[in-house]
Amino acid sequence: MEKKLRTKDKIVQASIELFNAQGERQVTTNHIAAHLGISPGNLYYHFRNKEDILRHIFKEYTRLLESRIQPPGDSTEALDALANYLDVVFELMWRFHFFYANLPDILARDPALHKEYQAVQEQVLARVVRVLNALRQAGVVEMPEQEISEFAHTIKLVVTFWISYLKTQAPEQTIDQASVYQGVLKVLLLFKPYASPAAMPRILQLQQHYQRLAGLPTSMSV
Amino acid sequence: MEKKLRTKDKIVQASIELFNAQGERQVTTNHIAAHLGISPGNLYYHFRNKEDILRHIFKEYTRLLESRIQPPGDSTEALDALANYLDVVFELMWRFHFFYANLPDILARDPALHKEYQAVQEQVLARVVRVLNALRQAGVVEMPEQEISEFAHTIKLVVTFWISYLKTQAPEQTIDQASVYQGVLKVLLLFKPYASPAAMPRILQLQQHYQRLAGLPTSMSV
DNA sequence: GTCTATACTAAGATAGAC
DNA sequence: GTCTATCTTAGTATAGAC
Repeated sequence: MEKKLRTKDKIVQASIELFNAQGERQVTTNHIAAHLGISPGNLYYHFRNKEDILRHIFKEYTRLLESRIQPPGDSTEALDALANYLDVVFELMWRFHFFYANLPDILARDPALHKEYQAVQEQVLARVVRVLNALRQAGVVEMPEQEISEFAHTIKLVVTFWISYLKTQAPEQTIDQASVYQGVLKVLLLFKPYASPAAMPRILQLQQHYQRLAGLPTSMSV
Repeated sequence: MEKKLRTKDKIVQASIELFNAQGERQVTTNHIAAHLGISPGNLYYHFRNKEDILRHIFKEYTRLLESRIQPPGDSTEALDALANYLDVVFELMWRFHFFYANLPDILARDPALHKEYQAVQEQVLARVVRVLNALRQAGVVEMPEQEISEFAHTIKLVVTFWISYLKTQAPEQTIDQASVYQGVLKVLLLFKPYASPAAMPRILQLQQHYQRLAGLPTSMSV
């Protein structure tokens, strides 16, 4: 579909790759240019500075997020909406894990990006609240209505900082796709005490699905 | 008791102050020296580099943590042990909040510090597991035994990244003591679905206690 | 122990030729 | 659009006098 990327796009793609592999902080504009075999001057022709590149990457991330998430409020079943949310969020989290590995640092350096991030997060929070309300109305979870908003924040916190947590725990910063998907299991664990008996089988089924993605034996209890 | 601090100690104290106020990343060794009215050369006489200062600060943090936490396994009531844990952890989190505001970044820069951090965290995890087991045996929470370890990790994640979460959500990085204590309420929320009916009154009492510290109206539901 | 002065380095960024 | 060459800056760190 798009065989020859323009230099500008190549810079964005190479940056994502290098940031994920080595950490955003360790990768300089010179490294990116060298990796592509272009000059630093050329890179600065296409982007004003490193923050500019990061803003473009975030835009790409947002675009993917919005295109992948199911339109809200349609006829899909409540638990499927949850699974869709988890699938999309954790897949993108893996593809852009450098961003989550140092989120406060990256946002602190660029107020403009921070604002964009917050705008997106408001949408995400609203989405999570909608999914939770649907689960509640479908009788999948039993939870006081006033707690939903707070619970949504807790979920968002666990999701957002799962990768950071991994990095603080791991001896080396070896983040792989399987370890990222272990975060989904942590989120499901938050749901478990609220699950209605009738919904338990389906929740256990979801759990096994993600245990496979996380490279864990499915017999393992969570 | 210790009226005249040696220059070395003054550097540590000033660093904590400045790091908390402006963020660790923004404060340079020159800033620290200027703040104290000493020369950069003098600072480097006392510390090999900035990481060296951070390691001393972490040692101080560890010292306080260990001195404040109640000895495990004594006759104290299970919920009191939980309250003690929360009090100590969140008070120190406030006094050293710069550390939690950029944890993955700080640890990534200094493998030696990372190792020390991990050693301390193992102790903390063991402590949390012990508290949870006590709560379970006292009938305060009802939770399958195999879930305790995973639940302990979730608690640690929420605690550790509460400040980071605040910083990503807040328009500006205005972290105050009250907002830090709102993290305790998030942790209590994790407990609530597991609480036995008999223990609910005491948990609600704890909740009100921390709502006061968090500067929230105690009538508010959480 | 403390200062002044200075060197080093790495990263970010630009000018001007092609 | 791309290159080469170069500049700036800021942060880290050291040497040597006092």
